[in-house]
Amino acid sequence: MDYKETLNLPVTDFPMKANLVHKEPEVLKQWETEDIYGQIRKESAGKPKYVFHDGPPYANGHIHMGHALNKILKDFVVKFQSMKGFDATFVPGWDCHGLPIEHQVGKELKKKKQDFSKSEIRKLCREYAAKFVDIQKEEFKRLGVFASWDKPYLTMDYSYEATIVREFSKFIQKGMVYKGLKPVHWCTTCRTALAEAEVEYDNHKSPSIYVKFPVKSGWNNQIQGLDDSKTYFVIWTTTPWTLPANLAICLHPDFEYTAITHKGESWVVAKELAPGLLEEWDLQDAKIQGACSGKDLEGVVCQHPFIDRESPVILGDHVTLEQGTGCVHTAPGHGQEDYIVGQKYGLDTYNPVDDAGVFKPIVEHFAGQFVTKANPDIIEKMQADGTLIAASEVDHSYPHCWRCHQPIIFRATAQWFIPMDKDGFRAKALAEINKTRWVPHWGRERIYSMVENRPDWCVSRQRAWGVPITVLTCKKCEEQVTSPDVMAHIVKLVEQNGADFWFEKEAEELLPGGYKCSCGSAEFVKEMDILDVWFDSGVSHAAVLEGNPDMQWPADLYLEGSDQHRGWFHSSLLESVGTRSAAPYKTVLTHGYVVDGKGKKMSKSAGNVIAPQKIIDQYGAEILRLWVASENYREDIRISHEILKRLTEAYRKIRNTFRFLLGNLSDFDPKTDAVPVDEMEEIDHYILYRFRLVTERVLKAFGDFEFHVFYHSFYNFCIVDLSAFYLDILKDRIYTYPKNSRERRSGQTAMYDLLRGMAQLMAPILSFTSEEIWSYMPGRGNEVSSVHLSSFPDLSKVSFPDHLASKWEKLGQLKGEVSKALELRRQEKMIGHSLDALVRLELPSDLKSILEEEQKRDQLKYIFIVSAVEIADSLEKESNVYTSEAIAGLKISVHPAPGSKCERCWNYFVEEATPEHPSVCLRCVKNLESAKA
RNA sequence: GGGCCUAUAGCUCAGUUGGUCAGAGCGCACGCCUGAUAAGCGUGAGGUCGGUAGUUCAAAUCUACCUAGGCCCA
Repeated sequence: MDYKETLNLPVTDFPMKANLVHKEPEVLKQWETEDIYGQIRKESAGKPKYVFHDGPPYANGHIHMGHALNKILKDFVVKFQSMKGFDATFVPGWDCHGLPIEHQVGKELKKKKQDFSKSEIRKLCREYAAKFVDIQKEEFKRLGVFASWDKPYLTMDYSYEATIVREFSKFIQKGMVYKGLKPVHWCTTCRTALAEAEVEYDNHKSPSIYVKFPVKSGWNNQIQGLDDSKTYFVIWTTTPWTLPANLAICLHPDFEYTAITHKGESWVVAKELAPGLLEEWDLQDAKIQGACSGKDLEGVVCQHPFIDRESPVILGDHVTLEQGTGCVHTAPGHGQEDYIVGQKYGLDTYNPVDDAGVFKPIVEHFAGQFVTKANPDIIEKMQADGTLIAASEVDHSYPHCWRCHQPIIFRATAQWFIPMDKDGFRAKALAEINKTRWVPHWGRERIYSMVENRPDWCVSRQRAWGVPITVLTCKKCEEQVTSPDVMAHIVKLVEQNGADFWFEKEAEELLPGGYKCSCGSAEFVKEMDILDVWFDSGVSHAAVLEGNPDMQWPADLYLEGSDQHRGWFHSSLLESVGTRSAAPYKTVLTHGYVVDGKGKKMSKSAGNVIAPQKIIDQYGAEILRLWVASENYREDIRISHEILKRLTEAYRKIRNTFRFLLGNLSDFDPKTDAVPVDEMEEIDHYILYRFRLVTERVLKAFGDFEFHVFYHSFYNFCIVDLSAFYLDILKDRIYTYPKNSRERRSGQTAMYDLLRGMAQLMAPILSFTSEEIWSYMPGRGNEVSSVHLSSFPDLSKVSFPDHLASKWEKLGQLKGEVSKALELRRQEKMIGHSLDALVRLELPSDLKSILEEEQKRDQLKYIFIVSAVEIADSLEKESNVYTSEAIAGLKISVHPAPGSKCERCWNYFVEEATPEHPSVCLRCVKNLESAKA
């Protein structure tokens, strides 16, 4: 007789091989046809809200690993909250305006660009953005992310553009928008401002000059013994043409400054640089005097070398000792750092250069000259005046216009600003930062110091693709229009016609009929600049959270990469504090950047870029999701083929565990076959208790956004608790007991609860596989159609007495020690399979009482998976005894199991067999008979 | 150059307020099984905690510096 036929071996169609690459699109299709996300939304109605707000990626190019990481994490959160019983919606968004798209469109048009009007270019930009929104949308969907993909928010939607205008008008009405000057890159040939991205760096020959500024006042003998009437501060510059705009000399507060005395004059320079300068200037008889620190010199006032103007000595941390003299010529109208330090000292952002790069008439000596052409004249004049110490030339990297390739200049131009320190704006923003939960906590420090130190927010850009700064100014009295009615009128026009309207209409057409300025004039000038795109995305909280019944303001969570402390978190905070006096979020979570296997950033030039599309095609999106869950994303997270290979193996192990559960549940109907927990075999009860612990740990980790805790806990549970311990022990019972026996049904009930609960627990992470498992689950006819529509298992009823839990823990530990003893005999070829063995134990007293109890029920041998266990008082007389290191007082001896091997259950038996089944043990005979009955 | 952050076995992670020989799983090696089978089980070998110098009776855990790396600025 073939006794194998009488066993209940696993049967299932659930494939061992996942074939994710082919399977996932099918699951996606099923989700779409059944509108699972829509069903979740419907089911959520009336539940407490969890408001997650999606930050908009830029609608340009295909998604990269950073996008994938970000959206998958968001999906984890939303799916978790949803299964936990919250109304959690995911409205995805895209950032559509801005320079990169305008550039791409310009590139495609090439030279024809000149023939296109602003409106036509804007139209092309809109089409371009729409195209990439669609592309990225499909790529995001492929990751298995559940979201309102058919109702996203786009910053170029008319309604969104109207929100931008409405929000900005709030700043205008509060008087929180002012026009000021700020240096920008400026091409004098194209007569246009350039963004950083439009600047190319190339080598260029410039003059290199040292100029002395005589001390006028404030000298208090900081450096001993100098004659202040003959003391000078020496600056170095490569742009002599910026000297007419010099307003200060900047020193580093912590550097030491000394004076070089030469022919009766004293020249103040940084001490560290003095020897080098002596050499460079070839001064034979000069001497270096004493020293003082930079901060001692603050307040000294010098005289401009050729203009009747004072130039005070100020302090700034940006001063370096790499080049020059440590005394920096400061022209706030011609340099970024000069501008910032100038603001601190209340200096004018003075710019005496016009659009064409020509000195304005106000400039003494050089009016009407093109700036770089004036360089030699300026040098010559100073030479003649005796204020020049040395002049030469340098070859250095210098910014050029990307279009005409001519050298560009830095030049202050009129820009619009939101002031940081008016009406306590900055202080309020800082206070709101402190009210927000930052995860990880150091996010607070990061954004706090940024907001604390940032200059006023420059919100204007001289570009085409964006939302206009809707400022109208009276032609006659130059008064800004701030009327709320006018603002509302403009918002309405934008809502109906889009922001293009502003550019297409005359100023007067943008106003309500008959509107006049308080001065009586009806003629206005409209602003042509557009808004910084950070303002666009900064109002998303207003556009998306408010007015949507699925949402509420503020959001519970913003979740983006750590670059957004400077970006979206920052602009959203300022916008929201400016208009609502509160942060738009309660919690802000950041993740690190995706780097390669060695921790280096991915770049085209390094050739180490891994594209998500490739991973999906090779491994499947599920592996990508598992990768996100496996790594601690708070730091930079690595990806490599080795890592993916490991994850694929881990995935296979998890999958096989489910396949085994499913295989052993093929004849199980939870409705009719389930055994109540208190009637279960103790080990079945125990494993459910273990699962309860894992579930609690995982759900807490999900709530704390610690997804890698899920990965490790869940995976370890599959391997250690299930595969190596419980399921290995359970096989004997499931296979050999009659189908409908309580013993077998008890084990099946535990396996069913595990199957169902584990599928739910992993659903936010392994969304595809959990769904696949769900469709194979016994009793699925009584379940919701998708695992994602279910709620996490409630295991609160699975209680287990502490003393039993500790007993099973000890049994588990003991099983490990038995394995060690068995392994020794296995190496000696005494045994092969563990069932070939009889194990004799000498036990410490505490263990002994526990084991004897277990032995009475004859369960020990099944736990150890050996054919016989004997408890001895002493193993002293035996040889080859294994002495445990882990458990004091434990000794184990291993012997060949006596009797013969049961052909059916493979356990050795010593009792007399029955005539009908001569090669089968009595337990099996009993089971065979009751199975027949 | 500045701000914030990171650095534990080949890989991914644990290591509570500094205090028993630094842990897990995978991978690897060796072996078993052939009734989860392109599966399953067992045993074993791998780190002195990026480096240096300190604080301390005692440091992976605190401090400083250095190195490598990341984000944001300049």
